Amino acid sequence: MTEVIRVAVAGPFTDALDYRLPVTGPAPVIGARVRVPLGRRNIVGMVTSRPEASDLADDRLRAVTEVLDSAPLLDPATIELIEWAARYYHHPVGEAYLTALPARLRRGQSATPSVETGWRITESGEAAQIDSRSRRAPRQAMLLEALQQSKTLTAVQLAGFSGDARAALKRLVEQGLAETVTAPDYGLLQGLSNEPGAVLNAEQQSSAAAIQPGAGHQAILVDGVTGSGKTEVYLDAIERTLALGRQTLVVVPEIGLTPQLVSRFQQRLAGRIAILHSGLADGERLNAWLAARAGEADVVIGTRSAVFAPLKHPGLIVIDEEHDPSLKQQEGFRYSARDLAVLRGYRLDIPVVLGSATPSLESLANATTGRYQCYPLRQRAGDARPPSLQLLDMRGEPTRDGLSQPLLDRVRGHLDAGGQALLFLNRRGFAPTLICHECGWLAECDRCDARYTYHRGRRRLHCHHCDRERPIPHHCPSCGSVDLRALGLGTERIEAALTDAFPDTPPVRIDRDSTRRRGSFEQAMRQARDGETRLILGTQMLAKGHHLPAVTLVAIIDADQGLFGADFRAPERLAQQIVQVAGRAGRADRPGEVVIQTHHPEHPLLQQLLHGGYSAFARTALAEREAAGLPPARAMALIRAEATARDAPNAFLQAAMQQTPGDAAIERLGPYPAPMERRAGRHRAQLMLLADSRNSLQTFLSRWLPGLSRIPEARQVRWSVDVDPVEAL
DNA sequence: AGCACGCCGACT
DNA sequence: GTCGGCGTGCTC
Repeated sequence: MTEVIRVAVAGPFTDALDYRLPVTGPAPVIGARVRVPLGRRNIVGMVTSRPEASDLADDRLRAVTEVLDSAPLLDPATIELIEWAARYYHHPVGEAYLTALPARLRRGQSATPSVETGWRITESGEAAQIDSRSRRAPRQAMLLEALQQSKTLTAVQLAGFSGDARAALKRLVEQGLAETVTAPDYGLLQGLSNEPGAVLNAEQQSSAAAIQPGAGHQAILVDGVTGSGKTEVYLDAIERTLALGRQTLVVVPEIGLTPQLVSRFQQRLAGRIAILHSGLADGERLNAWLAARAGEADVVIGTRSAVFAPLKHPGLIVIDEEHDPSLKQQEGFRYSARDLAVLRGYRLDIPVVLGSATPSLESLANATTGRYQCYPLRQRAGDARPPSLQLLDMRGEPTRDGLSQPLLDRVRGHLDAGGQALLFLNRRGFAPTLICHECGWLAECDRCDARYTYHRGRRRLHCHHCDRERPIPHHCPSCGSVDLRALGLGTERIEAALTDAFPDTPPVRIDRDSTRRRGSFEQAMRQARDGETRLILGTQMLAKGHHLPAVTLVAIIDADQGLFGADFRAPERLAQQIVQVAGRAGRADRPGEVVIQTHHPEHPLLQQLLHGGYSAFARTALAEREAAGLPPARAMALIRAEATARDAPNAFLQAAMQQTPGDAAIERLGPYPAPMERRAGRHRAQLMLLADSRNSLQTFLSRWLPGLSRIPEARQVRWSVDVDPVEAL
């Protein structure tokens, strides 16, 4: 009987592949990486199990060529999480493992952290006389003295000495007075703990007290309005977790992981902090990951994929801004870091804290059923009053570049009163459309069912869906007229209009275009925070997390685009955006004012928000989802298909629909064209599945999906599954 | 996903 | 006569 190991490798394999043990040397352990032959390649894989036997005939098994790790890289709990995620999201298991590993480990590089060289004094160094060498070798004398005092020197300390200290130390080492020592350097931030925790108010206290590190699993939703001090509650719980000698994993949206957040954690906590995000160099990322795994990091702050980071002593998981769509991966392995974090906390029997000022309807539903404990934080720090919301009825109102006179008057008023105004428009560029005034021709992308956005600064037309760019035509290609006009609003246009209207108060624009340069986002936010700029304008980049205490007026320039979105989540997104942006105002002693320009002031969503705030909106929205049989009331999955050939996606999905198991409890919709039917030259269609429970949906998918790749039409399309989609588009 | 094989068009 | 286009199929 051949001894078999199962190895997860990258590729379209639902399950891991079977291999024989390496010809020589010890057998690899579960959780270790190996190099295995696949076709004519030799690739890195992860040992996932040690089955009794293989389903495959002996002569089809190939042998592991190299064992890359002598000890497991991943512990059993992390392996189980990855395996569970691959099954739940119906994604090839090898890719799930790859997602969990830093790039260097994916490539088979060694799982060792950077090393720092230091120097230590020897016994003879202790005894050596300093005076005797101070004339001939003053630098050596100086270093010897330093070593006699502090016993060790690090490379960082060495940089503080003048001249070639390294060469002098080398001489000391040669004389046997010092020796080099190496230590792993995980690149961690040392918590300074030089800021006492803020005194918690009653609400914060009760939510913090509910979090009980060390007392088993619990899921706690901290539903805290902006400025209510959610972070203080996290920090309090993290401190107590630290005191138990356990680690905390903090998962944040990509944009939420800012230097300010990190520095706040560092100032406040005593432990060592590892940062895990996509902007890190491969080496830094590996170091941070290894530090989490080794238990060297007490707190691990990371974006989505950090949910898979192995932890030696897990004690607490925090998910900040749990409503944020970026916590769900939008391509390939479409996992939800939030949902996996909750599962992970359950499996590890540790608390999970979810925080948001605008909780997802999913989490609110879980709070209603009692799966999550819910702690509202309604009180704002320093007794700042909540901002007052007002609608500006735009019907019949003359506008100049989208800004109504009442809005301009408000802005003027706040500026005159020494306040700051923040204007929000979730559309970058100058205008979303370029139109010929003579014949009505529209500048349309030839690869997408979309119009080009006119970017005046870059002097280009840019398709935001496929990234295609082209120069601005001088005349209409249809009728030859030179009267081409920008139609609609973008941030660039608002910027120009503001510059005109308030020539003494130049605005700062914050969107993806204006912050392309590294550090420019931070710089713009700093300018805004310091009051250097008093007119701030931008897209949803503004809505995320940054404190702008001097802002007294927030204006939503166009609420209408979100009111009638195709996606059933569009209202939820709009409400979250409005509330998040509104949260920037009225944080200090001055009460904030929020105005929303709309042509639909009677719209129930806006009325709900106005009179009952986000929680009233959410209650209504939840009831509507319930009535419509949509998530979170029911479980959803999408099958997407795309191809360059117009009819291929539909043909495939049609065939897939035919093969659907006869389960009456599963509602099947489609195939129907995706809302933007053609994108980047590909035609897109989809199927929607709805079930009363995640379980029955899973059973259905598990029976159905494996057969789909055998459908002949499948070869003409790229298709994928999205379980719990956040964009049902 | 990668990497073969395989069967048809424009080149030394 | 070959070089190479991308359709088709397989990898434990």
